[in-house]
Amino acid sequence: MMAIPTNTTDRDDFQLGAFFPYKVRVFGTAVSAAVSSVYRERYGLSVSEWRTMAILGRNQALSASEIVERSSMDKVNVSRAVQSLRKKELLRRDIDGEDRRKSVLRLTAEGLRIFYDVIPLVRDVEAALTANLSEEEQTLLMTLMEKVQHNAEALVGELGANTQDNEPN
Amino acid sequence: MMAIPTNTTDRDDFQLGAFFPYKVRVFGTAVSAAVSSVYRERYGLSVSEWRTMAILGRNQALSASEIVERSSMDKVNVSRAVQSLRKKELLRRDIDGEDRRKSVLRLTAEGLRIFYDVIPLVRDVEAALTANLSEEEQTLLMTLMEKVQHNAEALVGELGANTQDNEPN
DNA sequence: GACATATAGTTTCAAATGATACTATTAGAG
DNA sequence: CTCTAATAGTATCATTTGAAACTATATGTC
Repeated sequence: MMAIPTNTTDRDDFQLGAFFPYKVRVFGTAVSAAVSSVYRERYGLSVSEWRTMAILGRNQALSASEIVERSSMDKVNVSRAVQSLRKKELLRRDIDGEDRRKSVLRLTAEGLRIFYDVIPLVRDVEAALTANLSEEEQTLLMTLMEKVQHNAEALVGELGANTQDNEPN
Repeated sequence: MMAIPTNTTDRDDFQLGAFFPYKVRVFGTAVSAAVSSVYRERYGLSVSEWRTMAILGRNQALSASEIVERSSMDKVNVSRAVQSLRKKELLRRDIDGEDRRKSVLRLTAEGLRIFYDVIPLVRDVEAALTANLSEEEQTLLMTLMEKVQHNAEALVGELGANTQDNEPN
């Protein structure tokens, strides 16, 4: 099945198409495009907006930094998503009485309605993406992705001691 | 291991952290960051530039559209990468004698040197990413990603009959 | 209570990406 | 040959993303 293992450090052997990170990116882009088209085309939502809504949909009221913790977005992205969702009146922001730096974010009735509209649509896409995988394969894929993700995060942590606050995305 | 299967269409059950496309994106972002930091921080190369170099490194001379075919980038991205690589004098562009619309692109000696420098670095990252996976797990992961990717491309093809030229990325 | 530091969130600037429209050249139909 | 359509690549504009600096509030130390 595998070719005869030539010296893997041979520089002339480098094939982009067989390069693992490249394949990951192409895979991720394809999946991304499939899902985001649903909420983007029909509701004009960006990924950050969708994520923010998804988190607020379950947890009625959260501060921006609590969304950061739950969304693997950085605070700048969350701030921007909150702004645009407010503009669309899908989200309401109040100020925390205890700590006036903190915001108290909630979906509006309209925001919640749209969120509930979107859920079955993205669930359908999710199901279609993994339709030809068995249950075992699905969980295995998740597990393997998580393992590699942890490796990647550890690597970035080692090399980039220049980051400051959140995960790199 | 799995929780009792409640009704999966229950709208209040939606958890972003368990949503497959979300996990894919977080995974992809982490992998991306790990690899691209290598060629970005040390050589100031963007993803498009790196891909372009990787393809030209193997195939001495290609036109821009041949790079498009091999890189899953669209022609706009390739055009931009070519421009910036030319500016850095890592790539040389001639015009095809047969068909004067076509370019003939090659890495310069300096471009090739950098490419050869980068290869072992990205190979190290690649190895580190999958260090704790067995051979079987690695090939399985690849296979599963490919399957899902095909599903995703089919989905986008169905919905988006508005695309025109290349793959969505 | 004044001062240094940390935290919450926003603004700003630069780089990257996507979609569309455009120019130049070639190929094909008549 | 001439006109139309296709192809190769570029330019333009809007959106997205990331890094870093900035503002406002709160916390801890003395």
